[in-house]
Amino acid sequence: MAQIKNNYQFEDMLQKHNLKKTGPRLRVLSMMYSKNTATSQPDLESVMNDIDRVTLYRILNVFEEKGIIHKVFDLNGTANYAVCHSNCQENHHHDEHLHFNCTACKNVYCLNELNMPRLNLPSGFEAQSFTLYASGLCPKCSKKQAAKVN
Amino acid sequence: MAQIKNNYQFEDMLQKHNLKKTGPRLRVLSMMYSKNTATSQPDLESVMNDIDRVTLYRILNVFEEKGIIHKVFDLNGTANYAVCHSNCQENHHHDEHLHFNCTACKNVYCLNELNMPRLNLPSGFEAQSFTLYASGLCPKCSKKQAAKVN
DNA sequence: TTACAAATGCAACAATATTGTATTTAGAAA
DNA sequence: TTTCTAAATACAATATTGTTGCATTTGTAA
Repeated sequence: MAQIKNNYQFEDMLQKHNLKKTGPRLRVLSMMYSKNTATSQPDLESVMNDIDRVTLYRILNVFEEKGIIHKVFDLNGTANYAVCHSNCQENHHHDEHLHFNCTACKNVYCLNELNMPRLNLPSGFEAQSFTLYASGLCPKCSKKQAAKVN
Repeated sequence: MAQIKNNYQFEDMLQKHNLKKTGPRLRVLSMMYSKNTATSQPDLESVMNDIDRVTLYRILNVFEEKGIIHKVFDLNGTANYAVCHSNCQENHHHDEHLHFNCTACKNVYCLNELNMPRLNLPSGFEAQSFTLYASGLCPKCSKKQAAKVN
C-alpha cells in the first residue's frame, strides 16, 4: 500500500513542481509517503516538531496547490493530509474516492480503488465534485475486536 | 422545504427530550427550523449574538446528542448545523444523506431524499455509516450564473 | 562566488472550541 | 403561591488551530 520512495525521488518530485529542495519539505514528503493512511494536522505537528508550525502549514498548502497531497477532514472536523495517488494536477484535484475513518484508531484511509457511484441530484443542483466518507472499523481494529470477543 | 413550526412545537420538542424550555434553546430551534440549509457556526454565533458563545456551544452539543440536529463540516472544515429530518435517536443518528456545499453562496443543503448507494468496501473494512458530500452550484446560484452569461 | 528570490523562523494575532465556576432560572414539591 | 434544587446560563480563563507580517537564512541560477 505505502509507496516506498527514496530521497532522490522526493527531490525529483519537488523539482518537477518548481519547488526548492529543502530539508523540511523532504522530511514532510518522506513522512507522508511512509504511511498508508492520512495524517492529522496535530500528528504532523508533533512528529515534525523541529519544523516551525507556520512553515509546516505553508508546506502543506503548497503541496496541496501543486497536487502532491490532498486535505481531508475527518468526522471530528480535524484536517488530515494524504498523498495523492490519482493523477492530480496543479489546482485541479481528482480525489473522488472513499475516505474511511476508523472510529477506533481514528485513522483515515484513502480507498482509491473505490470510485464514486453515479448519482442524479435533484434538479437545479450542479455538482462539480463528490467525496464519500465512511466510518466504522478498519481491518486492524475489527480483527482486534473479534479477538477480544473470543 | 423548511418546516414551519410554532413556538409550542419547539417547546414540545424540548420537553420530549427532557430538556428545560429556555429562551436561548427556543431561539436556536426556531432559527434553525426557519432555514432549509445548514447554518455555519460563525453565522449562528453572529445571529445569536445575545446568547453567550459557550452557551451556544453547549446548546448545539445537547441538541446533537439528543438527535435534534446534526453537525456537518463543509469543504473548508467549518462546522455547520442542520435539523435532523430522518428518525434520529439519542446518540444514534441516521444522517446518511447527501450534503451539498455550494461553492458560490457557501450554503450547505441536506438532500435527505437522496439515499446512499450500496457500496462494497475492500475486505476487512466494516462501515457503520456513510456520508456523501458534493460541491458545485445550488439551484439559485446556477440560475444566477446562467443569467450573467446571457 | 555572488546575488536574489524563495523558504524558513519568529512574533503577534485571529478564530474556534473547551473547562471551571458563580449566578440565574425552570419546574417540581411543599 | 412560595420555596427549593438541579439544570442552564454567563463569565473568565485557557487550549487548539490557523493566518499575517517581517527579519533572517538558504537554494539555485547567473
